[in-house]
Amino acid sequence: MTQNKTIKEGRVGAANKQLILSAAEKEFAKNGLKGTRIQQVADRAGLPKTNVLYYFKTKENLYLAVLEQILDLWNSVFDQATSTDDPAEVLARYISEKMEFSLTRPESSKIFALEIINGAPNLGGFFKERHVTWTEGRVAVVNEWIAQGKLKTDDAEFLLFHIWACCQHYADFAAQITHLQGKEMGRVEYDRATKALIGLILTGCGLVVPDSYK
Amino acid sequence: MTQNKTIKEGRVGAANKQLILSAAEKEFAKNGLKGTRIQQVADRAGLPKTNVLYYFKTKENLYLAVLEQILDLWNSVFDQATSTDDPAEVLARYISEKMEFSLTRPESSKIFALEIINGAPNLGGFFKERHVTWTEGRVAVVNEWIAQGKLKTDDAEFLLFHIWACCQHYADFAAQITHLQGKEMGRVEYDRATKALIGLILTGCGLVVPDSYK
DNA sequence: ATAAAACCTGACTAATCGGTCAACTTATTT
DNA sequence: AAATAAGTTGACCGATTAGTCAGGTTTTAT
Repeated sequence: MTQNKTIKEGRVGAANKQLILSAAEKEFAKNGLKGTRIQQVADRAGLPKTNVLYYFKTKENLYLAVLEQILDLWNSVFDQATSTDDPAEVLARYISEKMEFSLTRPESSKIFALEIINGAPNLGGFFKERHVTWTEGRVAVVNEWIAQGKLKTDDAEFLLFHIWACCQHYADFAAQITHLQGKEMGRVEYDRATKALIGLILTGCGLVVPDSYK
Repeated sequence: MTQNKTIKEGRVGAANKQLILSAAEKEFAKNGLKGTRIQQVADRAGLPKTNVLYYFKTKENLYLAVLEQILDLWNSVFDQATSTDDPAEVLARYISEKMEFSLTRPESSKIFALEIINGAPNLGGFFKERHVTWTEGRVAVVNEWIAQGKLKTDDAEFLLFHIWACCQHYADFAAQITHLQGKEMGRVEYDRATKALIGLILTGCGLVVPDSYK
């Protein structure tokens, strides 16, 4: 017999759960937690509202499930980097990954942004702790690079912020960018933006852009 | 007799209108349009709910008034810059201005961010047109700088996006930054962040940071 | 002074929406 | 096959909340 988290368990209905989560992610990204109606999620999933409630009990619950699924994607090549690695390679790769995330999962990025703008009331202490630890570790690596004369920047933490800001901007502010450019950014435009960003950040840190990212 | 926009006019109550707008800005920044209750705005302004409705008729109306007030602040030193100006000076100044805006008007930045994330459903065509024109003009200036060999970047428009992204990040993601740094960013930390960002962007464009921004 | 306009607000309403419930069907176990 | 659990859904309810209204007070114009 399979274990269950709280009271009930899922068998075939697990597919429905994923269907609902996917629909909810799109709605929450567009309208936020408060602005999203359970009915909208149900309509998008092609199910009656009551069925959504059957699986997730409350709207808050559904939102938390969506959020949790998003935070599970928060891994990157930077996680395991050490000061013996080449900063140009690591940073270029890290930026590429985050840009790829903005291209393929814009709704995830938007939900995270909405959550932070609202003061992160639903981000559990567990995620926050892990995030602090992760950041401290990365800052330490960058500082070692600086000490080794491999990289120049005023502040390692601010550098991380600036990378996050630029990459997330392409997902969160896509509406603005689309309007300014007259069309949506596709794979081609994302590749150009990624190259431009890698060039800016790496050059800004006194690094040479690896040929594979030019 | 003074003219009025729709039907009525404001006299002494103009002070109240501003009081309400200020309270509404804070609430909308924290909870968004859908998530904000008129009662919350009224409470913050120290007025009965009906009084808020008296001045602004509907919640949407109030939101639009807040938004309009925010967009009126969208001016900068970059507006009048030409290709004969020094790009290092202009960009450093522009970044400083935008960072100052994030420090002093974080709620404004957040409301704008929420609006864009939601697909900009309330940004009138007038603002959008103006914004496109402004951006095209600035891109042209940067491209002239590039042609003159004063500045290096892959794409002028992406450069603007990256500047916006970084500066707005300090307002919009303040909750995250506060958590990672263990305390809120004050004037001192903003000055350090501004210098780090100016260094990154200008160096990234092959410019030398002016002494006054070091 | 007085008329008119602007301003103020408690009481109320209509509509929305999250969530419950009970009856039902389908799947699984033994 | 029969018992039990999981899944499905229409009908309904209570709470919330945007917005109305009517009757008042204060301010301003003349």
